[in-house]
Amino acid sequence: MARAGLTADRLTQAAADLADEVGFENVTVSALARHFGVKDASLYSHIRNAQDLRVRLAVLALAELVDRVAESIGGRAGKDALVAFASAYRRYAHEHPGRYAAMQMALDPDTAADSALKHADMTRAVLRGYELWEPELTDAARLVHSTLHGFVSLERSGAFHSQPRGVEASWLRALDALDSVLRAWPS
Amino acid sequence: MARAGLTADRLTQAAADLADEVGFENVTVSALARHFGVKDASLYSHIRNAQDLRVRLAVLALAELVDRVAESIGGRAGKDALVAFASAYRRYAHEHPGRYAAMQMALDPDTAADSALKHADMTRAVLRGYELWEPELTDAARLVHSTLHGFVSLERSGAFHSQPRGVEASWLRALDALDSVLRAWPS
DNA sequence: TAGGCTTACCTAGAGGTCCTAGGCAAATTA
DNA sequence: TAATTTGCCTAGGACCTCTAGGTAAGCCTA
Repeated sequence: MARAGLTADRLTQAAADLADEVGFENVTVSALARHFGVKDASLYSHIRNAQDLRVRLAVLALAELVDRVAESIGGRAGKDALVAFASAYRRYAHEHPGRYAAMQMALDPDTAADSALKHADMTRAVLRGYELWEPELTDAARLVHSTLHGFVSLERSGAFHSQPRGVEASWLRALDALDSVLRAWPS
Repeated sequence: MARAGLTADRLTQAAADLADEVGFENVTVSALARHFGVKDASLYSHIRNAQDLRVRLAVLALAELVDRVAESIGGRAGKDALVAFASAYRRYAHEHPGRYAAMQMALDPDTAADSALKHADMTRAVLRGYELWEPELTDAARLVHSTLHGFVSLERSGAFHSQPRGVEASWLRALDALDSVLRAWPS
């Protein structure tokens, strides 16, 4: 019988698409095997176990996000760069909810090291226009990252639905606030 | 044979403790039944299904968090209130990682309505010292909530580990930044 | 305090997911 | 073409979810 041509990368890609379709928590080895028309056991030649699959998915998503965001920043600086960064970040989360959920997994330091460094570099690039130096630069980067992740995450979990105020307006205000606090960073 | 005296509330409490011990994703009907020394099927007289159990757990955690935070604010106002609020929020997340994880579940609006309103009221109470009015008050509340949740969530997932800068210092800086942006809210 | 009612908990079992061990056959290399 | 590698298989055990239907513990009433 013909082989399906599975590889760890193809499995991870398919798992990512599956996550966006049915939710990260519903990405199972069985569902993935069904998608390729093979038996569950066949996947264990390519991935160590279900957790390994999820970690690969998280790493894929982190890399994708960094690429998208880095591209959208382009040559911008200051608030332009901040808004481009934030918009790309939020758009990725909305277009790829399953991938975004995967990114929130706690990864062990070794696995995450590469992505985390790229992510940190990227955030630093955005802040280049704001005249910040270490260690305040790290503090500011963490604040920006926290605000974006927090907003997007709460937005997706429905925490903002209880108020009539439009979410888009609050988002723009949050970016204004971030910009002003970065310009006048208390030192 | 003696009865275990199960009720939905006792199950939810035990599930919350279990979540803090072994992680929210490992809270299963089976594990909970083992904890009470009964068979899995017995729990289904008290809860509809596993998802129902998780939702009850999330609602419990939300209510607990609101209580803790409200108490810690006491009669404070302005930055004192903000710091008390933020510290209580973060402490709860650290002391109750399983409960905190449960809170991040997307709840349908009806289920979450009560908790969400209390949560919103509480955030508004913190902002009382800052001379903010609707609709900016909602924008500010969402920003504060986003920043706190984002920081705590990233901290727990290890996203800050790649930098040598102490997390505590960044946290204090974030609170300074929030305070200053609330005092000079761009209107 | 004996009867009946409610319900807490049970057994049995079906279906799903995760994963290992061991086997065969397709693809690759010598 | 023979030897090796490896992709996918069957079989099966362990655990989780949930339903149907039964037994007995505890409560209420007479």
